Amino acid sequence: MPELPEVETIRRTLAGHVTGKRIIDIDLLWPGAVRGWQEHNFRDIVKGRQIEEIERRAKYLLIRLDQGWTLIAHMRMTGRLLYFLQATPPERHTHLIMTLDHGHLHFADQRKFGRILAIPTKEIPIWPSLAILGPEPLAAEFTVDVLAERLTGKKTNLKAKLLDQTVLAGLGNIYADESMFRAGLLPERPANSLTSEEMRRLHQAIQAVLRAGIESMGTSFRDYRDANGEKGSFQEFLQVYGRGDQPCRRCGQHLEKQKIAGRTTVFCRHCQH
DNA sequence: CCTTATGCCTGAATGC
DNA sequence: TGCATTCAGGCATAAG
Repeated sequence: MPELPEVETIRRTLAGHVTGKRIIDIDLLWPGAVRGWQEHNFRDIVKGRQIEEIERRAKYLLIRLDQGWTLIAHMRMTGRLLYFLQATPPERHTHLIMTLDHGHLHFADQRKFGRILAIPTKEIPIWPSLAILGPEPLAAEFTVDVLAERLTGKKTNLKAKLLDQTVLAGLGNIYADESMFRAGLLPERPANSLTSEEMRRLHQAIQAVLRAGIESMGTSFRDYRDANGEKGSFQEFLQVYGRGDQPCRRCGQHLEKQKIAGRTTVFCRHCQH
């Protein structure tokens, strides 16, 4: 499920292929992929536009077009943005095909949760889903003090806060669990109970896990692929996610699996406190 | 402020 | 083996 490292990898693998290319045709196989009023206008808005730049904000891809339009793409669970140099028969669950003046961009999504919206660029800063996002965890501005400030007074469990995109933006279930394991912190800990030493470890762990995830081109636990259709390899390095009831790689004890904050959460009670 | 539930989806895994 | 149920989960939204 594309989280920050996966979306960043899609951005990087896509940028070289499509930056500067022009969208010459749109084939909308499932109108729900662009949703609402856009179903009627998406084609008119996007056809003929040139792709100027691809940015990322949290788990969102921002595809800047000319003439004041931006595509906001979110993969949610199973979305894929795939680039093909040659015209290629669409794989199953392909909902949108953008024919470029050089190559083809397919949006496919088995679960149909993902979306691509066309938004006027000037409205991007006030677009609600983006405006509420907390800091980028890999930005220089995201210091340990910023993290501490955003967790003060929050007696909710740590897992819920790490998944809360308004606290910090980009973690999902995989990297939240991996971060807490690396920091040696139990997911059920009240977020305001961390000592400054623990806060420092958490901050360090979040950044290290995300950087390692990007380094590995993301986690292909099941569906995720980059823009070239390639799997990432971070699944080989997961310590806890998807390993419930298996032995801890660090201490050998049984990893616990529990629903916390509504999500399956895996942790080691021996290594995390 | 907070938490929990629901809907959106399909396919893999599990239960009987 | 086959059919039915559960589970996976990001995020918007509603309800408690």
